Amino acid sequence: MGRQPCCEKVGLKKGPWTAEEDKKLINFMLTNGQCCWRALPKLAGLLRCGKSCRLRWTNYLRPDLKRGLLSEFEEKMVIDLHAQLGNRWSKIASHLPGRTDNEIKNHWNTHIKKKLKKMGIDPLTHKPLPNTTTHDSQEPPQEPPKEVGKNKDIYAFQSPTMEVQEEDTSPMSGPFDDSIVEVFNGFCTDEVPLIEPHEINLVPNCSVPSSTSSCSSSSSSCGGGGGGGGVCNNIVFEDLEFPNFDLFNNMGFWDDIGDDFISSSLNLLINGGDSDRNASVEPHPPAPKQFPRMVLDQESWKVELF
DNA sequence: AATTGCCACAACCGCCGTGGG
DNA sequence: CCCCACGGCGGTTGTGGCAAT
Repeated sequence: MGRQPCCEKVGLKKGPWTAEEDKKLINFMLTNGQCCWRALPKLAGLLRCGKSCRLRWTNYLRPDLKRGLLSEFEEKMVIDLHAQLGNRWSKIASHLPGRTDNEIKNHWNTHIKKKLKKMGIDPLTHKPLPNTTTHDSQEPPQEPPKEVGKNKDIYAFQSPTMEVQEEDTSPMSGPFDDSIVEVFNGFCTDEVPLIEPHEINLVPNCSVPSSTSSCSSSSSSCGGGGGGGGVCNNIVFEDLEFPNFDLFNNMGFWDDIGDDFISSSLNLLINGGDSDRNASVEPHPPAPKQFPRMVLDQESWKVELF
């Protein structure tokens, strides 16, 4: 017997997601909300395992994600939190709204680790590295404090004084005060280009295999799907309902937003930010290897969050 | 201009915790 | 209490882009 694999390995697609797949996933999430990940691929007409869908959504497609490099402040927080929590990226991420554990983990491995080493700090222990003579850099390691277990003041910045409780530190109720929230509200300079909502139009997924009983569970919004050979022209999201999309509802993202706005923003997700290059966006560019990194300015999504 | 090496990041893999039957 | 399915997490890998040669 044994446990059934989370997904049938056969016939499942792997590797980078295409724009088409992203559309399907976004459409499904918008119409059905987050439901059983295992069943999602079938319902959404995706040849992916549920796990892959979940990851794609949480790490990349979720509209509340902040994109772009971590700001200096966020970086400092990551370091501080890492000193207290270790490699518990999800916990760390929970303190950084709009950031994912994967993103933080990658950033840590590629940027912060090096930075710390350069500063003469062991990124694992947050203690000063043993005095190596191999300091290649011009800048000598900073004098590490004597007390390094708690790494307060160990870095060249003033980190937010925070003690991380093991449990129940929800993202926004954490140790941060308003001033910090304010920082979050802003974006680092290298952040994404702003896209005007009107630049976008959304083409939902319609290529759900007609064979599947897609979306049978609910929505009529998939109704057009598959019908008559999979050609699906510009059914816009105004026609879609957004039931049970708790994520958005809870965050207040969709309050007071017209459906046009939603459509626009979603299309930004789907088509990327180069809509001006591609004024009349052809939904299916010739064989996109990978959907270009979707960059989304928070402004596009945020509606009176604060 | 072509090739090679490095870097950054998206995605995958496997394990673990949890809840339901 | 046990088994199983599921979701989540952290580590690792694969791949595309860029810089150096």
